[in-house]
Order: sequence, then C-alpha cells, then structure tokens
Amino acid sequence: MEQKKYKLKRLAETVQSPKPLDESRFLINYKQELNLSQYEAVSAVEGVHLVIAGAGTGKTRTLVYRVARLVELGYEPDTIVLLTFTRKAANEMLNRAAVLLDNRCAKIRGGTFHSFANVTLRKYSKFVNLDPAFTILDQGDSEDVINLIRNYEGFISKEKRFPNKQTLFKVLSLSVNTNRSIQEILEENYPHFLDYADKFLDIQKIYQHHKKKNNLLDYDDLLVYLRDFLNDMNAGTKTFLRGINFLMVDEYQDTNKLQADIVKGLGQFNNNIMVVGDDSQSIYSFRGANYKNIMEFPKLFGKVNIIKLEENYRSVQSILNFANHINDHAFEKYTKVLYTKKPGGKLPMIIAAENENYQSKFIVEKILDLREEGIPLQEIAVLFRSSFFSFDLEIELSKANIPFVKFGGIKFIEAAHIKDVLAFLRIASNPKDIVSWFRVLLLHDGIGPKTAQKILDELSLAKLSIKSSPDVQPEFKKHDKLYGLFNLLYNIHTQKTSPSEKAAQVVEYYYPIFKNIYDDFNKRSKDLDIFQNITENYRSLDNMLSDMAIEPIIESAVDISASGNEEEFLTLSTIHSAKGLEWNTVFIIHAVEGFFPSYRSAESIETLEEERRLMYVASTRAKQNLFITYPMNMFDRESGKTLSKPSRFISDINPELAEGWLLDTD
DNA sequence: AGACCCGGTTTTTTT
DNA sequence: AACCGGGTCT
Repeated sequence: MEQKKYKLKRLAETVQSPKPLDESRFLINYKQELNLSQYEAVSAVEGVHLVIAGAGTGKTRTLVYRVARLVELGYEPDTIVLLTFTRKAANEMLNRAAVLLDNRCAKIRGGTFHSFANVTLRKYSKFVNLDPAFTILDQGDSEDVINLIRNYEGFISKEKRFPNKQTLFKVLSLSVNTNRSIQEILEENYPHFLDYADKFLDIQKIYQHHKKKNNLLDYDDLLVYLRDFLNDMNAGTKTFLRGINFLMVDEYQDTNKLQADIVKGLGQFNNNIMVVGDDSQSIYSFRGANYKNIMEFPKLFGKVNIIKLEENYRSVQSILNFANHINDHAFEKYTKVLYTKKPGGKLPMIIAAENENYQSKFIVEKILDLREEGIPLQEIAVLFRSSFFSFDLEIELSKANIPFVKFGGIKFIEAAHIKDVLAFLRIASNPKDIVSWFRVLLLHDGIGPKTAQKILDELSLAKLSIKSSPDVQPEFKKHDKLYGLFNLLYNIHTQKTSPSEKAAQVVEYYYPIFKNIYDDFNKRSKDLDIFQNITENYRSLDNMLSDMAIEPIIESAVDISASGNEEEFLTLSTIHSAKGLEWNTVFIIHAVEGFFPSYRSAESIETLEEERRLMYVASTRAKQNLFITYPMNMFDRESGKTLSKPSRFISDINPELAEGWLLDTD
C-alpha cells in the first residue's frame, strides 16, 4: 500500500513537468488509436476541461481511453469518479476500459449523480445528520406521499380544481432543481394555479417534515444533501474530497443547477474536472436541465480548456447534412461543424402516409425489405417523441412476427402490481414507511382510506407492531381479518432470510388478492416471476430496494417474450431513451405538427428549441438510412382536432437535403 | 360513515 | 392506463 502512495506522488510530478510524455511507456498507442482532438482530451491530465463532443464523434471512446490512460499513469482507480447519465452508460464505459487496458479500470467509481449521492450519503451519514438506513422515494413514491398530504383537511376545495399529485410534485421538484421559488414556477408554468401558491408552500412544508420524520429521501433530496455536504466542508467533507483525484462528467448538457453546484463542490480540492457534452443535444429541460449550464461552464470554473470533437464517425454525409440543417436554426450554441470521411449516402426520406395505420404498415414492410437486403433487426430502430406513438406500430409488428424491444415509457418497476409487491418489502425494511402501509392496507377488502388511517394510528401508538408476532398482541381480536398480513410482515421483518425468500413469501400472500383486482392478471403474472428472479441477485433487502429506486429495471414481460430466446430484435424507443445509441437504419415516426413538436411546447421558444434538438438527436442516431414518416390524418383527443401538417422541422426542406414521398395506399 | 364503482379526464420526455 | 370526483351501496 505504502509503495503505491510513493509511486503516485512521483508520477504526479512527472505529469506537471512541461516535457511531453514518452508515449512508448504506455501499453496503449493513444496517438495512433485516436484523432488529434480526441488525443488532446485523452492526454489532458490536470485542470478543468470542457469537451464539446458533437453527435457520433467518439465521445464515449474518448472517455474510455482517458480512464485507461489515467490508470496507466498510475493514479489509483478508486480516486477517479465518472458521473454519467445512466448506470448502464457507466458500466458500459468501465467495461470497455477494462477490456482496453485491464481490470483496474473496473474499480473506478462510476454511476449517476443520484447513485453517487446515495453511496456517499450513506457512508458519511453522520456528517449530514442522516440515518444511514434512509429509504429512497422514486417519483411515484414521492407523488404518493404528496397525495396523502393533499387529502388532509383544508386543501381540496370544491369551487376550484385543486392541482393533482403530479402537478404538485412537479412544481416542488422544479423549484428545487432550478433554484427558483414556487411563485416563479407557478407564474411561468401554471398561472391558473397561482391562487394556490400558499397551499403549495404548506404542502411543501408538510412534505419535507414527513420525509425527515420517516427517514425518507426523494431524488432531489439525494442531490440537495450531497451539495450541502460538499459546501459544509466539515471533517467528513475533507476526508471525502481527499479521496477524489479526478472527476469526469458525461452528458453535461443535461445537468441542472443543482448538479452543476455538485460538480463545483467536488472540484474544490484539486479542480481536476473534465466535463463532456453537446449543447445541441440538451433534451431534459423538463427535469430542470439547462443547456445554458454547459454554455456557462467556463464562467463558473474560470480557466477552462475547451476541446471540440468535430469528426463524426457514425453517419454518412447526407444524413449529417440533414442533421446540420436542423441544428442550424438553434439560436445559441458553441459553434462546431460536424464533418465525416464517409461521403455520399442516400438522402433521408420524408414519407407522408394516409393515416397512422398506413404509416405502421409502411414501416413493417420496409423493415422486411431491409432484412432481405441483409440489414439485421439489431441494426434498425424506430424512434418517437412520446411512448404512446408506437402503440399502433406494435400491433402491426406483432402481426408480422417481427420481434421488438421497447425502451422508454412505463417501466417495469412502475407497474401497479410490482409496486404492490415492493410495498410489502419496503415495510419490512422500514416499518415507518407510511405510504407503503397505505398501499398494502388498501389492497384488502373492506379497508379504505379511513380504516387504513385508523390502523396506522394504532401502529404509531404501538398497539400494533410487526416487531412481535400477532399471536401475542391482544389488539388482534379486533383485526382478525388482518392477522395474515401482520403475520407475514412480522415474518419478513424479523426473519434473517434472503430478499428472494422474503419476496416469495410476499408473492404467495399477494397472489390471491392480485388475481382478484386485475382483470388482466394472466399477462401481469409473468412480471411477478421476473421480479422474483431479480431478487435473487441481492443479499440485502435494503440494497435491493435502493437499487430499484435509483436504477429501475427496464425490462417488462413484453420485452422478455420478444428477446427471450436470444433472437435478434428491432428497437422501439423514445428519443430520450435512444440517447448515445446508433443504428444502421433509423425511422422517426409521427413527425406531425402538434405531436412532434408537441403542441404543448408551442407556447415558448425555449421549449420549441428543445423539440428541435430532439429531432436533431433522433436523426443523428442513423448511420446509413434515415426515414421520417408522418400520417396526414391523425386525430388528437386532447385538442379534439385532426392533425395534418408535417412537423415544422421537416416541412419546406431543401430537396438537396431530403426526398419527399407520398405513400401510395394501394 | 366509509368503501366501492363508474365514467370522464388527462397523459411528453426520466434519475 | 391511471387518476379524480361524484354517486351509490353496505
């Protein structure tokens, strides 16, 4: 151990010397395997660096090589932190680095801001005044807590619509993530609820108190506590910061104010930071992300070295031209020009179909054609603005026996029946979890909100407890209906069994209820099996629950049945979930004014600009072929109108950039 | 009084 | 598909 420390110091000095490093000392030939800009980014060691990496310019490759190089330079892998947008992205990068160099790369600390905060806060809990066994609320859980509060006396009035739980949550969360007051958020996004501003504040107060009292942290709290810990600069902060030599942040354009503060806080000691991103691909403003964050990065950090990656390795020239055209209209950006050494390529095709179903049929046929031409399904994706756009297509694909996996939209963990099962386990892990108690109690016949509340009161008075067997609690004479429930909770709370055994007990108890409440229980019951399989990967219930909250499993029963036997499959994905990925052929569907851009976004230039960036992200996913389709007659229930105009992003496009086609319905 | 059922409304995007 | 509110049943 000591030897390593000595070695670290010596190498750091070498790095500071003005002489260029002797490249032959490295196992990897960085200069040869990277282009000039990539090499510049990869070989940057100390200081603050901003890498502007256009779509397909080898951003991931650059990060992977930099990780390897830092390790080769002798820095301890666990002093390097890599923050990414999803845990999947982090794992993929660390794996690639491990393959490139060796296993030391897998020891790098990586993950999302949220998972990083989770680990840090549990470890340094006493410095942030937290119980380390805190429970994490995902968005649905947070909404449920807020709903509980919403139903308190005095909030809902009969005269005027009171905001629902989603709206309440969104406003509170946006206020935290963008550092603005509730008043401001309401003025900007929900002026019709301005009358309720005081009630929002009341609910916020009660919500915060509830979380504190019951040892709960929501997504935003994870970031807030981490930021405060970093700013506090107590003994814990110092120890923690000393353990970090290098910080890398991917997808920086999608960070919000809170996350920018965290980056700043993490760099307080040595200021070795590299952030990577593309202002043209910022698509998360609804979560408080702001592309201005990346524009203002140099202002916030002072002396920043800006590196631009502009050579695109992904797409043919024709697709790049088209994407650049979409991007040309953005009004504020770091100027960068993407170029490629893959000249030519077929022009993107814009195809008008009679209606939605013809659009679907066209895509099915085209996919079959492409497969004939030798393009595997694995290399094809259909992308869309909103998850429900693909419903009709999904039916047509099933008819044609084309296997697909859908990304984005409802997640496995959000399905009602999975949340039910989780609620039992969460009570076992944290008997103070009132929301889970409510959920579980309401599953039972004859128990509604009032009775549930009564039982919860008895719990807090300790007349009822899952810490001892219901057999020895006299109060159960009144509640003999709930004997089975309490017996189950008593067992899974007190027994030292594995999470999977506990889950099995829960499912056994839950199954009859489940069959009773869901008409489609047959379809759903597969999910319960999948859930039980997942639980086998865990030793600790607490770990399992926080993992599931921070990093939801994407697969649902539909996906499994499609991909189960290692078959190749077509990808259906929201554009948001397609971030960072690429395919030979990409279809973008529903490019209709009102759907994409969504007419919800038509109110402001900012939101419209974001829709434009979405189109940019979608079209830069394609390597060889790009098809953009739109139905000419599309009824929209929300506005009650039939939509017929092509998306403004593709109408009036220069014929040199894309071909327009009309689908012949014969 | 409280549970339950029904029908109209609302849904972007995700850690 | 899930939510919300109102009306009806126990």
